[in-house]
Amino acid sequence: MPIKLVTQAETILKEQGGRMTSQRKLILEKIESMSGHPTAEEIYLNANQEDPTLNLSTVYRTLRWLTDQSLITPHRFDEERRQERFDATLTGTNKDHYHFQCQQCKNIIEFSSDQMEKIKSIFSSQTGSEVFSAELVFYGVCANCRENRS
Amino acid sequence: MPIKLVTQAETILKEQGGRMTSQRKLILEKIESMSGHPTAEEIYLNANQEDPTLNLSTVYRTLRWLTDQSLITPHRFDEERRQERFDATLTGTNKDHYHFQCQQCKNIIEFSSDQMEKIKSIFSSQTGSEVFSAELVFYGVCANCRENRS
DNA sequence: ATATTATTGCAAATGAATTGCAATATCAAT
DNA sequence: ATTGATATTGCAATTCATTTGCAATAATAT
Repeated sequence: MPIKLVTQAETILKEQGGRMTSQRKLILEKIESMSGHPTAEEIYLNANQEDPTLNLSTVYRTLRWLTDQSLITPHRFDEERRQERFDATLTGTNKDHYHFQCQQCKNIIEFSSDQMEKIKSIFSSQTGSEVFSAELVFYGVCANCRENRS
Repeated sequence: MPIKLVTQAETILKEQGGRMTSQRKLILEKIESMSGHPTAEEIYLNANQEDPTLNLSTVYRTLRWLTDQSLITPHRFDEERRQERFDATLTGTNKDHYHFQCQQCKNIIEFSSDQMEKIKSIFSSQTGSEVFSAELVFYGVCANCRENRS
Protein backbone atom coordinates (compact mmCIF):
# COMPACT_ATOMS: atom_id res chain seq x y z
CA MET A 1 0.00 0.00 0.00
CA PRO A 2 1.14 3.58 -0.67
CA ILE A 3 2.91 5.67 1.95
CA LYS A 4 0.47 7.70 4.01
CA LEU A 5 0.27 11.42 3.35
CA VAL A 6 0.79 12.19 7.04
CA THR A 7 4.00 10.20 7.08
CA GLN A 8 5.36 11.93 4.02
CA ALA A 9 4.41 15.30 5.44
CA GLU A 10 6.10 14.52 8.76
CA THR A 11 9.36 13.69 6.98
CA ILE A 12 9.35 16.94 5.05
CA LEU A 13 8.37 18.95 8.11
CA LYS A 14 11.27 17.51 10.07
CA GLU A 15 13.69 18.56 7.33
CA GLN A 16 12.24 22.04 7.24
CA GLY A 17 11.94 22.58 10.97
CA GLY A 18 8.17 22.60 10.57
CA ARG A 19 5.58 21.28 13.02
CA MET A 20 2.90 18.66 12.74
CA THR A 21 -0.22 20.16 14.26
CA SER A 22 -3.54 18.52 15.01
CA GLN A 23 -5.13 20.65 12.29
CA ARG A 24 -2.69 19.48 9.65
CA LYS A 25 -3.04 15.87 10.65
CA LEU A 26 -6.80 16.12 10.41
CA ILE A 27 -6.74 17.81 7.03
CA LEU A 28 -4.27 15.28 5.61
CA GLU A 29 -6.40 12.40 6.81
CA LYS A 30 -9.46 13.92 5.22
CA ILE A 31 -7.82 14.54 1.86
CA GLU A 32 -6.69 10.96 1.80
CA SER A 33 -10.01 9.49 2.82
CA MET A 34 -12.17 11.62 0.57
CA SER A 35 -12.55 9.95 -2.78
CA GLY A 36 -12.62 12.00 -5.92
CA HIS A 37 -10.92 15.35 -6.02
CA PRO A 38 -12.34 17.53 -3.28
CA THR A 39 -12.28 21.33 -3.21
CA ALA A 40 -10.86 23.31 -0.29
CA GLU A 41 -14.42 24.02 0.80
CA GLU A 42 -15.38 20.35 0.76
CA ILE A 43 -12.33 19.37 2.77
CA TYR A 44 -13.08 22.15 5.25
CA LEU A 45 -16.73 21.14 5.65
CA ASN A 46 -15.73 17.56 6.26
CA ALA A 47 -12.85 18.25 8.65
CA ASN A 48 -14.79 20.91 10.47
CA GLN A 49 -17.29 18.33 11.73
CA GLU A 50 -14.48 16.68 13.64
CA ASP A 51 -12.82 19.89 14.84
CA PRO A 52 -15.32 22.76 14.87
CA THR A 53 -12.59 25.30 15.70
CA LEU A 54 -10.71 24.52 12.49
CA ASN A 55 -10.55 27.54 10.23
CA LEU A 56 -10.96 27.66 6.47
CA SER A 57 -7.75 29.59 5.96
CA THR A 58 -5.82 26.85 7.72
CA VAL A 59 -7.21 24.46 5.15
CA TYR A 60 -6.11 26.76 2.35
CA ARG A 61 -2.67 27.19 3.85
CA THR A 62 -2.19 23.47 4.28
CA LEU A 63 -3.36 22.78 0.76
CA ARG A 64 -0.98 25.36 -0.64
CA TRP A 65 1.88 23.90 1.35
CA LEU A 66 1.10 20.37 0.19
CA THR A 67 1.01 21.62 -3.38
CA ASP A 68 4.39 23.31 -3.00
CA GLN A 69 5.81 20.06 -1.62
CA SER A 70 4.30 18.19 -4.59
CA LEU A 71 2.33 15.93 -2.29
CA ILE A 72 -0.93 16.89 -3.96
CA THR A 73 -1.82 18.39 -7.33
CA PRO A 74 -4.35 21.15 -7.98
CA HIS A 75 -6.69 20.96 -10.95
CA ARG A 76 -9.32 23.18 -12.50
CA PHE A 77 -12.09 21.54 -14.43
CA ASP A 78 -14.14 23.31 -17.07
CA GLU A 79 -17.56 23.59 -15.54
CA GLU A 80 -16.43 24.94 -12.23
CA ARG A 81 -13.88 27.34 -13.59
CA ARG A 82 -13.29 29.24 -10.39
CA GLN A 83 -12.48 26.70 -7.75
CA GLU A 84 -9.58 24.34 -7.53
CA ARG A 85 -9.86 20.63 -6.87
CA PHE A 86 -7.07 18.70 -5.23
CA ASP A 87 -5.68 15.37 -6.26
CA ALA A 88 -4.05 13.34 -3.52
CA THR A 89 -2.97 10.55 -5.81
CA LEU A 90 0.76 10.24 -5.31
CA THR A 91 2.64 11.93 -8.07
CA GLY A 92 6.10 10.83 -9.15
CA THR A 93 6.01 7.44 -7.51
CA ASN A 94 3.42 5.82 -9.68
CA LYS A 95 2.75 6.48 -13.33
CA ASP A 96 1.25 9.75 -14.53
CA HIS A 97 -2.48 9.72 -14.69
CA TYR A 98 -5.11 11.76 -16.45
CA HIS A 99 -8.72 12.72 -15.81
CA PHE A 100 -12.18 12.42 -17.20
CA GLN A 101 -14.92 14.62 -15.81
CA CYS A 102 -18.58 13.79 -16.35
CA GLN A 103 -20.40 16.92 -17.42
CA GLN A 104 -23.56 15.69 -15.72
CA CYS A 105 -22.58 14.35 -12.31
CA LYS A 106 -19.19 16.16 -12.21
CA ASN A 107 -17.54 12.95 -11.05
CA ILE A 108 -13.93 12.41 -11.97
CA ILE A 109 -12.45 9.22 -13.33
CA GLU A 110 -8.69 8.69 -13.39
CA PHE A 111 -6.95 6.78 -16.12
CA SER A 112 -3.50 6.27 -17.57
CA SER A 113 -2.26 5.82 -21.09
CA ASP A 114 0.81 4.37 -22.77
CA GLN A 115 0.22 6.48 -25.86
CA MET A 116 1.04 9.70 -24.09
CA GLU A 117 4.79 9.15 -24.22
CA LYS A 118 4.54 8.90 -27.97
CA ILE A 119 2.61 12.17 -28.32
CA LYS A 120 5.16 13.83 -26.11
CA SER A 121 8.18 12.63 -28.04
CA ILE A 122 6.63 13.51 -31.40
CA PHE A 123 5.92 17.01 -30.14
CA SER A 124 9.38 17.35 -28.65
CA SER A 125 11.22 16.32 -31.75
CA GLN A 126 9.03 18.52 -33.94
CA THR A 127 9.50 21.67 -31.90
CA GLY A 128 12.74 21.14 -30.01
CA SER A 129 10.96 21.77 -26.72
CA GLU A 130 11.49 19.71 -23.62
CA VAL A 131 8.29 18.45 -22.00
CA PHE A 132 8.25 17.95 -18.24
CA SER A 133 4.62 17.27 -17.55
CA ALA A 134 1.34 16.68 -19.28
CA GLU A 135 -2.21 17.38 -18.25
CA LEU A 136 -5.02 15.67 -20.11
CA VAL A 137 -8.70 16.03 -19.33
CA PHE A 138 -11.59 14.41 -21.14
CA TYR A 139 -15.09 15.79 -20.82
CA GLY A 140 -18.20 13.80 -21.55
CA VAL A 141 -20.85 11.63 -19.95
CA CYS A 142 -19.99 8.71 -17.71
CA ALA A 143 -21.50 5.25 -18.07
CA ASN A 144 -23.77 5.80 -15.10
CA CYS A 145 -25.24 9.03 -16.40
CA ARG A 146 -25.68 7.56 -19.88
CA GLU A 147 -28.02 4.92 -18.48
CA ASN A 148 -30.07 7.05 -16.12
CA ARG A 149 -30.40 9.85 -18.63
CA SER A 150 -33.37 12.13 -18.11
CA MET B 1 -8.39 31.82 -45.21
CA PRO B 2 -10.63 31.29 -42.19
CA ILE B 3 -13.88 33.19 -41.71
CA LYS B 4 -13.39 36.36 -39.74
CA LEU B 5 -14.57 36.41 -36.16
CA VAL B 6 -16.56 39.60 -36.75
CA THR B 7 -18.44 37.95 -39.62
CA GLN B 8 -19.29 34.91 -37.57
CA ALA B 9 -20.41 37.07 -34.68
CA GLU B 10 -22.61 39.18 -36.94
CA THR B 11 -24.41 36.09 -38.22
CA ILE B 12 -25.12 34.85 -34.72
CA LEU B 13 -26.19 38.30 -33.54
CA LYS B 14 -28.67 38.59 -36.39
CA GLU B 15 -30.23 35.27 -35.42
CA GLN B 16 -30.47 36.34 -31.80
CA GLY B 17 -31.68 39.87 -32.39
CA GLY B 18 -28.41 41.15 -30.99
CA ARG B 19 -26.48 44.22 -32.08
CA MET B 20 -23.00 44.73 -33.44
CA THR B 21 -21.56 47.66 -31.56
CA SER B 22 -18.32 49.49 -32.15
CA GLN B 23 -16.97 48.08 -28.89
CA ARG B 24 -17.65 44.51 -29.92
CA LYS B 25 -16.16 45.01 -33.33
CA LEU B 26 -13.00 46.44 -31.81
CA ILE B 27 -12.66 43.65 -29.27
CA LEU B 28 -13.18 40.97 -31.91
CA GLU B 29 -10.55 42.49 -34.15
CA LYS B 30 -8.10 42.62 -31.29
CA ILE B 31 -8.61 39.02 -30.24
CA GLU B 32 -8.03 37.94 -33.80
CA SER B 33 -4.94 40.04 -34.32
CA MET B 34 -3.29 39.28 -31.00
CA SER B 35 -1.13 36.22 -31.33
CA GLY B 36 -0.87 33.78 -28.50
CA HIS B 37 -3.71 33.44 -26.05
CA PRO B 38 -4.38 36.82 -24.47
CA THR B 39 -6.07 37.42 -21.12
CA ALA B 40 -9.09 39.71 -20.73
CA GLU B 41 -6.77 42.31 -19.26
CA GLU B 42 -4.38 42.14 -22.20
CA ILE B 43 -7.19 42.49 -24.71
CA TYR B 44 -8.57 45.41 -22.75
CA LEU B 45 -5.21 47.18 -22.57
CA ASN B 46 -4.72 46.75 -26.28
CA ALA B 47 -8.23 47.76 -27.37
CA ASN B 48 -8.33 50.61 -24.91
CA GLN B 49 -5.57 52.41 -26.77
CA GLU B 50 -7.85 52.66 -29.75
CA ASP B 51 -11.01 53.52 -27.83
CA PRO B 52 -10.15 55.04 -24.44
CA THR B 53 -13.79 54.99 -23.32
CA LEU B 54 -13.98 51.21 -23.65
CA ASN B 55 -14.65 49.58 -20.31
CA LEU B 56 -13.11 46.42 -18.91
CA SER B 57 -16.48 44.89 -18.09
CA THR B 58 -17.51 45.21 -21.71
CA VAL B 59 -14.46 43.16 -22.60
CA TYR B 60 -15.43 40.53 -20.03
CA ARG B 61 -19.02 40.47 -21.25
CA THR B 62 -17.97 40.10 -24.87
CA LEU B 63 -15.50 37.34 -24.00
CA ARG B 64 -18.15 35.47 -22.05
CA TRP B 65 -20.60 35.80 -24.92
CA LEU B 66 -18.05 34.58 -27.46
CA THR B 67 -17.30 31.63 -25.22
CA ASP B 68 -20.99 30.77 -24.94
CA GLN B 69 -21.26 30.90 -28.72
CA SER B 70 -18.20 28.63 -29.00
CA LEU B 71 -16.35 31.19 -31.06
CA ILE B 72 -13.47 31.23 -28.62
CA THR B 73 -12.23 28.84 -25.94
CA PRO B 74 -11.07 29.75 -22.44
CA HIS B 75 -8.03 28.07 -20.94
CA ARG B 76 -6.23 28.15 -17.63
CA PHE B 77 -2.56 27.37 -17.57
CA ASP B 78 -0.73 26.18 -14.50
CA GLU B 79 1.52 29.05 -13.59
CA GLU B 80 -1.12 31.70 -13.80
CA ARG B 81 -3.84 29.69 -12.16
CA ARG B 82 -6.20 32.56 -11.56
CA GLN B 83 -6.73 34.23 -14.87
CA GLU B 84 -8.21 32.85 -18.02
CA ARG B 85 -6.60 33.02 -21.43
CA PHE B 86 -8.67 33.01 -24.58
CA ASP B 87 -8.05 30.99 -27.68
CA ALA B 88 -9.47 32.44 -30.89
CA THR B 89 -8.41 29.52 -33.02
CA LEU B 90 -11.58 28.35 -34.71
CA THR B 91 -12.99 25.34 -32.97
CA GLY B 92 -15.05 22.76 -34.77
CA THR B 93 -14.05 23.76 -38.26
CA ASN B 94 -10.46 22.65 -38.14
CA LYS B 95 -9.02 19.79 -36.20
CA ASP B 96 -8.80 19.82 -32.41
CA HIS B 97 -5.58 21.25 -31.16
CA TYR B 98 -3.66 21.12 -27.93
CA HIS B 99 -1.22 23.34 -26.10
CA PHE B 100 2.30 23.52 -24.81
CA GLN B 101 3.24 26.26 -22.40
CA CYS B 102 6.86 27.19 -21.80
CA GLN B 103 7.44 27.51 -18.08
CA GLN B 104 10.06 30.16 -18.68
CA CYS B 105 8.69 32.57 -21.28
CA LYS B 106 5.03 31.52 -20.76
CA ASN B 107 4.59 31.34 -24.53
CA ILE B 108 2.07 28.92 -25.88
CA ILE B 109 2.60 26.58 -28.79
CA GLU B 110 -0.33 24.86 -30.47
CA PHE B 111 -0.11 21.38 -31.87
CA SER B 112 -2.35 18.56 -32.98
CA SER B 113 -2.08 14.81 -32.68
CA ASP B 114 -3.50 11.79 -34.44
CA GLN B 115 -2.88 9.61 -31.41
CA MET B 116 -5.51 11.38 -29.35
CA GLU B 117 -8.42 9.60 -31.01
CA LYS B 118 -6.88 6.32 -29.98
CA ILE B 119 -6.51 7.34 -26.33
CA LYS B 120 -10.11 8.52 -26.37
CA SER B 121 -11.52 5.33 -27.81
CA ILE B 122 -9.50 3.11 -25.48
CA PHE B 123 -10.78 5.09 -22.51
CA SER B 124 -14.36 5.03 -23.79
CA SER B 125 -14.46 1.31 -24.34
CA GLN B 126 -12.83 0.63 -20.98
CA THR B 127 -15.23 2.76 -18.96
CA GLY B 128 -18.36 3.00 -21.08
CA SER B 129 -18.17 6.80 -20.98
CA GLU B 130 -18.75 9.01 -23.95
CA VAL B 131 -16.03 11.60 -24.55
CA PHE B 132 -17.00 14.90 -26.16
CA SER B 133 -13.87 16.94 -25.80
CA ALA B 134 -10.26 16.69 -24.72
CA GLU B 135 -7.89 19.19 -23.28
CA LEU B 136 -4.20 18.44 -23.31
CA VAL B 137 -1.48 20.74 -22.05
CA PHE B 138 2.23 20.07 -22.00
CA TYR B 139 4.51 22.07 -19.73
CA GLY B 140 8.23 22.40 -20.25
CA VAL B 141 10.86 24.59 -21.86
CA CYS B 142 10.63 25.75 -25.46
CA ALA B 143 13.48 25.52 -27.95
CA ASN B 144 14.22 29.21 -27.66
CA CYS B 145 14.52 29.19 -23.89
CA ARG B 146 16.64 26.05 -23.97
CA GLU B 147 19.26 27.85 -26.03
CA ASN B 148 19.34 31.15 -24.22
CA ARG B 149 19.27 29.54 -20.85
CA SER B 150 20.66 31.59 -18.01
C1' DA C 1 9.48 23.14 32.69
C1' DT C 2 10.74 26.69 29.61
C1' DA C 3 11.94 29.38 25.60
C1' DT C 4 11.69 29.81 20.84
C1' DT C 5 9.12 30.40 16.95
C1' DA C 6 5.99 27.91 13.57
C1' DT C 7 1.21 27.84 13.12
C1' DT C 8 -3.40 29.10 14.04
C1' DG C 9 -7.88 31.82 14.02
C1' DC C 10 -9.82 35.80 12.79
C1' DA C 11 -10.81 39.64 10.07
C1' DA C 12 -9.51 42.28 6.47
C1' DA C 13 -7.54 42.42 1.79
C1' DT C 14 -6.86 40.79 -2.81
C1' DG C 15 -7.71 39.87 -7.70
C1' DA C 16 -10.39 38.13 -11.34
C1' DA C 17 -14.81 38.11 -12.94
C1' DT C 18 -19.83 39.34 -12.59
C1' DT C 19 -23.89 42.23 -12.03
C1' DG C 20 -27.56 46.07 -11.29
C1' DC C 21 -28.87 50.11 -13.16
C1' DA C 22 -29.43 54.47 -15.48
C1' DA C 23 -27.72 56.42 -19.75
C1' DT C 24 -26.72 55.52 -24.51
C1' DA C 25 -26.67 53.61 -29.09
C1' DT C 26 -28.29 50.21 -32.52
C1' DC C 27 -31.50 48.66 -35.68
C1' DA C 28 -36.19 47.85 -37.50
C1' DA C 29 -40.18 50.05 -38.82
C1' DT C 30 -42.13 53.91 -40.29
C1' DA D 1 -34.42 60.66 -42.19
C1' DT D 2 -37.07 60.10 -37.72
C1' DT D 3 -38.69 57.50 -34.39
C1' DG D 4 -39.31 53.91 -30.81
C1' DA D 5 -38.21 49.64 -28.60
C1' DT D 6 -34.69 47.55 -26.31
C1' DA D 7 -29.89 45.55 -26.45
C1' DT D 8 -25.66 47.16 -24.82
C1' DT D 9 -22.60 50.16 -22.45
C1' DG D 10 -20.00 52.47 -18.57
C1' DC D 11 -19.65 52.77 -13.99
C1' DA D 12 -19.68 51.36 -9.39
C1' DA D 13 -20.66 48.03 -6.37
C1' DT D 14 -20.58 43.00 -5.57
C1' DT D 15 -19.30 38.29 -5.67
C1' DC D 16 -16.42 34.40 -4.92
C1' DA D 17 -12.25 31.85 -4.18
C1' DT D 18 -8.10 32.51 -2.21
C1' DT D 19 -4.47 35.05 0.37
C1' DT D 20 -2.46 37.74 4.07
C1' DG D 21 -1.26 40.55 8.49
C1' DC D 22 -1.20 40.06 13.12
C1' DA D 23 -1.80 38.91 17.92
C1' DA D 24 -2.68 34.70 20.43
C1' DT D 25 -1.60 29.82 20.78
C1' DA D 26 0.77 25.56 20.71
C1' DA D 27 4.62 22.31 19.12
C1' DT D 28 9.26 21.02 19.65
C1' DA D 29 14.21 21.25 21.31
C1' DT D 30 16.65 22.25 25.24
